[in-house]
Amino acid sequence: MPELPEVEVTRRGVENRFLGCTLLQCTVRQPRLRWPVPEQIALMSGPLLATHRRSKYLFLTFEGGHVVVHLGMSGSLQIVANDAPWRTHEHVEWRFANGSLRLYDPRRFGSVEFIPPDQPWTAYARLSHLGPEPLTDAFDGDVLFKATRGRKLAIKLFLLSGVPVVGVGNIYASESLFRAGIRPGKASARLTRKQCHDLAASIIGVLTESIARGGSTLKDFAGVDGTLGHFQLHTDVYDREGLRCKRCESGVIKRVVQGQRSTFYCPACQY
DNA sequence: CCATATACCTGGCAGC
DNA sequence: TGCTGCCAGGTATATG
Repeated sequence: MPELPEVEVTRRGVENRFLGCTLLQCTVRQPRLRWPVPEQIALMSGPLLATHRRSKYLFLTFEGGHVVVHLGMSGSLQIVANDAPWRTHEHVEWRFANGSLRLYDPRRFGSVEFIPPDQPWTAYARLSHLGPEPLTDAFDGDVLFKATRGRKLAIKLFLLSGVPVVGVGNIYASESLFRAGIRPGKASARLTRKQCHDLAASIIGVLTESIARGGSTLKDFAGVDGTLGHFQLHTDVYDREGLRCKRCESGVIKRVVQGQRSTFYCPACQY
């Protein structure tokens, strides 16, 4: 479920609850995730010193090193009472005095990896070829315009590649292109400078609003069952095949397949 | 280098 | 009810 907003909301939830708290024990129940969970993960202890996010990767820093969590397609981090019974698909637990954080991931496309304490979290190898963060100065319409020059790949697929910008997954790619009025199948290099500015603004807007909604949702949820990263998904175009376009009200939303994945758009108001 | 296909894994759902 | 096939919010890797 996780695109950038879900991961960011999860990070904030973890930080609010556990920053500065002492990790009492880490239990790895199922080490076979996307990659094998390294032995060092279970040896971690001491206070949670910091949390970070880059793209869809979440970093938890302890004295003994950094824990890198990726939620894959179906992962989430949830806060449960200490000694709560294990549910199926709960693979890793970090136990603190004030509650336990658990990685729940039915499909096991998620991962938990380790970075030694003498390295900065930014040295994580999987970050090396990623594009700019969308919610920083490193990304804007000019950056997107330059990145798209010479690229024949459909803009929707290019966004998903993580090259022009990171954190835009399958849902928000459709949502951003809808908001910017751009066809998902359009060759990247054929976007005008203005379209790149519109698209960059749309990406930033869509992600920012989703974080805000998730943050408010999180507040409600956290008091009830402690669940992190739950969203009431709100979309203008994603998963609305056959429904009337919310913007032009004349088009009917189409679903097409690009790169073996679903894309949604309005044929009447996206060009 | 670029573009495309495939693999990993489990569960929910529509249709028969 | 139970089966089958399709779909699911990610990304590393292999192949043209």
